[in-house]
Amino acid sequence: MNTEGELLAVRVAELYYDENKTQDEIGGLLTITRWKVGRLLAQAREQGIVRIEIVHPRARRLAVERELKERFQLSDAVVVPVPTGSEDLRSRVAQAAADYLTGLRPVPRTLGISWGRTLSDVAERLETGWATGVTVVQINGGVSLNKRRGTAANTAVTIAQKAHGQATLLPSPAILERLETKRAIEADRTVASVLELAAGASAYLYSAGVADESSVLVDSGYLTSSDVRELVRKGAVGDVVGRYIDANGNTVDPGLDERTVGVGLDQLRAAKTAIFVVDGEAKYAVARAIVTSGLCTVIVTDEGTARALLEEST
Amino acid sequence: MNTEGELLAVRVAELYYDENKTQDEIGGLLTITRWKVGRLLAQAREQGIVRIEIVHPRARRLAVERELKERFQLSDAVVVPVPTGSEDLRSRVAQAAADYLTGLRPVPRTLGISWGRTLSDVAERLETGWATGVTVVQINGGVSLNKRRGTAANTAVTIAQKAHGQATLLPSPAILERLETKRAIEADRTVASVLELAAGASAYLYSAGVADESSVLVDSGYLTSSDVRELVRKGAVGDVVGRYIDANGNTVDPGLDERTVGVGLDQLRAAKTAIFVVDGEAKYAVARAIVTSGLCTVIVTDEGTARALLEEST
DNA sequence: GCAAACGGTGCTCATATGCGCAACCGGTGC
DNA sequence: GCACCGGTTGCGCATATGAGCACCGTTTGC
Repeated sequence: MNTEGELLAVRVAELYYDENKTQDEIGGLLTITRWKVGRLLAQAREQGIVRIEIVHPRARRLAVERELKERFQLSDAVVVPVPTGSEDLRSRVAQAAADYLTGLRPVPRTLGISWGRTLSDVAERLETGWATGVTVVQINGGVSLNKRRGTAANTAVTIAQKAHGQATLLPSPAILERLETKRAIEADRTVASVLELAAGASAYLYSAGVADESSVLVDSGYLTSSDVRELVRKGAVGDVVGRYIDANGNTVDPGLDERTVGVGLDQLRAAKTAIFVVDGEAKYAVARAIVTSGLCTVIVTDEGTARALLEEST
Repeated sequence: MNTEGELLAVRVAELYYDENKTQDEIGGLLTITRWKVGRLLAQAREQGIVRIEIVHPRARRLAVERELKERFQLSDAVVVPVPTGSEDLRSRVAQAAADYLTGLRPVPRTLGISWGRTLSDVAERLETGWATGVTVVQINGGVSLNKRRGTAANTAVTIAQKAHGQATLLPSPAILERLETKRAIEADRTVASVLELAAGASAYLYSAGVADESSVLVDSGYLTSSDVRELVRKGAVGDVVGRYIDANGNTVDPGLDERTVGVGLDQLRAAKTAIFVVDGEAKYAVARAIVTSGLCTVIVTDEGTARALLEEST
């Protein structure tokens, strides 16, 4: 039956899809009933003899998305079909995030965003007019020490401009050396009002960083290489809006966390819409921590990451 | 329209093929009429956004086959989708030929065959019981001088045995040195009766050789390397049942042809069913000569050869 | 040796889909 | 301003397709 039936299925599939004959015609041709033809066709699709794929840079993987949503109780998921390690993985995911943001309903009045390479990409790919009158607010401390000075601000401003809206920047370092300084800066009227705005955002959009020495936080001088090594030793898998988390999504170093300025993890968890954008193998671990611990309601990612999330949590 | 419409088509295609929703549902979902959904789907298939492929070792390329049939007035064509240069190209084509032969209707009472590596492969791949009571007859002179003695006979015998039929061998050299000898041997009762049987075969199955020094005819000592070089100089592209033809399918050397024993080219051209099996880049030229000059009614080949035939004759 | 269970088959019927046509829309030339 | 035209849209209707069901030959278990 195996080879024989398969062979028949192949012939049927060829006639149906390549020659687009009707099932009835095929039945006549091969002297089988049209119902059998239908069944062979179904079988062929199940067995993968017939492969239907949608080839388009903006195509998605709906089946995987559905699984992600179910498994992690997300309100939405976007999975871009890109071979892992592909060159344009980053940009394709960013594009998808931009598309998602554009289609997001209701349109957020205020959008809280983090910063980083990924977010900057998203900002670039948004079309002018993607929305109207959105206020964009930074949800974690800036990059005053960053080599690529202005990137963080640029991201927020670009997103806001393209929505004909306003950007509100968070004028504060990401992490302060002393707790008192952090308290003081938070008390400052300017900073406080931004944080308040951020806390009340109708949606958040953020990415995550890997816990290693290449982190922007190290680059920017907020942490040293040994700081990070220590964090990793304590179980850190990556950072979300500047806060290091372990595999369970918990804060790794409470003291450090206390000195970090911006929206807290609990605030993210309570958010109605928190869109998390990730791509690439390096971030599998952080991504898992984030989705399993309820830090996001929406994930936008590549196929490899999605598959990793689904497999490893089985 | 381009990007915008395409994007819509992608979404529709995703919902239809990945999620298998009905066109109507999709219409409701995206607030477009179901007719538009249908049209977008059609468009997506045309534009190649939706790619449906049949993945199976025995799958065929029906669109190409249709073109071949039309272009060269063939009664049938079988094209196996194998990447050119692939390892199992030979065996896949042979398999296809075996399948074709098995499915051939009406089942030939007598089948005329040539011999060679390809035909031997086909014989091997035929299943026992592929037909019943078929008489297999050789249509060109044997390989008495061949190193692989018995191959030619084996092919015929195998094919016949697997059809529970009889093999009739042609007990004669392929090419004789003197015309008189050829005449004499043809006049011999045994040989004459075989040739008669061959002439009346209800179908022919043959392959072709390349016109170069690696030919079996050289190997077997019927021709010398310099003979072949001379033939090539005169325009030979390859041989069919031992007879060298040029790009137009004409005999290259009438004198030589006269001394060749077996079914003639005109007899092949007049045949109701002449199945030609070829594969590989080396044989593109012969293959073209054969199909363009009406030497076969059916071609069984690989995708590369098929494409070459179609392109070069444009 | 027999009945139950099962996988596969053909069929009915509701539903989904494609074809052809008429209406419509935006641009073009007179 | 008006008739024209190519291309798109909506629709009626014939047709193709899939779900559910009854049936039948074969295997399985007692």
